[in-house]
Amino acid sequence: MAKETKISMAVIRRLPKYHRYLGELLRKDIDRISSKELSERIGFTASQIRQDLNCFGDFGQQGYGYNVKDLYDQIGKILGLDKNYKTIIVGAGNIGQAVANYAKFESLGFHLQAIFDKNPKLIGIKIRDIEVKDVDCLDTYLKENPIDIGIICVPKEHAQMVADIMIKNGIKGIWNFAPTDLNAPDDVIVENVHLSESLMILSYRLNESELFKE
Amino acid sequence: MAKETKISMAVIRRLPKYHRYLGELLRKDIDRISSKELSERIGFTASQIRQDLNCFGDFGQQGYGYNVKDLYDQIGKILGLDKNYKTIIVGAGNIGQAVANYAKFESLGFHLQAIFDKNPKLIGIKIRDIEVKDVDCLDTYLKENPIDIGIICVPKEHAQMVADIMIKNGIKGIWNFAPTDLNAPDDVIVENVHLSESLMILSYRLNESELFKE
DNA sequence: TAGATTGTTAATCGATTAACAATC
DNA sequence: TAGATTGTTAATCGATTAACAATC
Repeated sequence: MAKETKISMAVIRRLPKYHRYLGELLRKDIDRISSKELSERIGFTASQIRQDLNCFGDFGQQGYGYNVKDLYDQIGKILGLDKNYKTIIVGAGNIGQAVANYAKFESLGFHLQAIFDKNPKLIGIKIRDIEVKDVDCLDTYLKENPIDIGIICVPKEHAQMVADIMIKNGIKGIWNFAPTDLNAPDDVIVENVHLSESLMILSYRLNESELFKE
Repeated sequence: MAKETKISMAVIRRLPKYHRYLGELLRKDIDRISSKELSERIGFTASQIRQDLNCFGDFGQQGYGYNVKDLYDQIGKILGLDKNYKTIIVGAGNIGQAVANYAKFESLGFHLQAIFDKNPKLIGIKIRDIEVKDVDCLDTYLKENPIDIGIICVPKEHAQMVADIMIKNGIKGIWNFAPTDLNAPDDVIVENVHLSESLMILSYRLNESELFKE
């Protein structure tokens, strides 16, 4: 199925959007779609859609288009959504709790195993039936329980330290909400969610367009 | 200061990172930096850094480099961080509360004026001394209180409806946390934070690298 | 002045769009 | 079969990198 050439990040970033739109079509009981129709809904050019999908295989059929269910499943597979991942959250503050309670999370195959914090007020409380553990136990916990993905929701000052413990214990991916860049070896994937960067871009665009006058 | 040509999105997306790294240098009392040194820290090429900065003006000095404080301030200004924005949050669930409590928020000039929800259990509670109002009052509230930025933290089913009320009442920017694309006229800036897309990209990269074996 | 480093132009690389033959 | 639409190649467009003259 997969072709040999390396897929560009530009393509990868569009995959979740394809997945989301195809999911919507599926719920609307639409069972086939052409690149042209999809283009009109999703806002990419039809040419780009065909080009993107062809990175991964021949999913379409000339004269017909794409089967929605098939394509949805294929893209889900490409994204690794057919797998299950054991995850932990470190940092049970606002963002940590929001992520823990984020419903879609489980349905995508990410299974929350444990939550850690260093605040005594948070240690022991339950979030989604999971008791918050002392972060001092993180290292020991990881040694006993292999975890795939670590989610970092601690302040930036402690983020690298937490990452180091995760990396040392064989974590494969880090979802980082701390507003800092983490050092990690090439075989550990780091994906950042930098909220303040997103907010700054909103602010920039607001001013650029001269819509905003104080 | 500003040049005439339209700045590409690729450049804009890098601005917050420049701002962050320059802020760190500033805190370390480093007062000058060359594109080469910055390149080593930030991970962009020196050439790209000079190219990027030159979109906005001549901030550097041949033979010297860039003044950290000056450049930090200039980029802050370009990003519109010297302004103040009146904001509201609609949706006081986990993400809404996390955003409301997000400390950096205020320091960047985003001032939270009100929070809305439709859940009777949430209406009336206080978050950061702000009482959660009934979302039914949103339209009236906006008519009486001009707001610059609306933050949408409601489920995707209600996101467009909330956006429409905001747009009708002259909101200029929307920071959208709902996992859906919003329809908005060109003069309303929409910036999305799609957490599940970020998670899917992590998942993709994990599988691509073949690091993940179930 | 000599050395350093920018600003900027030109060269390269990569991503998007257009076009169309292949084929269902 | 005729019409539709893909897969794919070629053309265009844009972004990044390299090079170097300008200049502090």
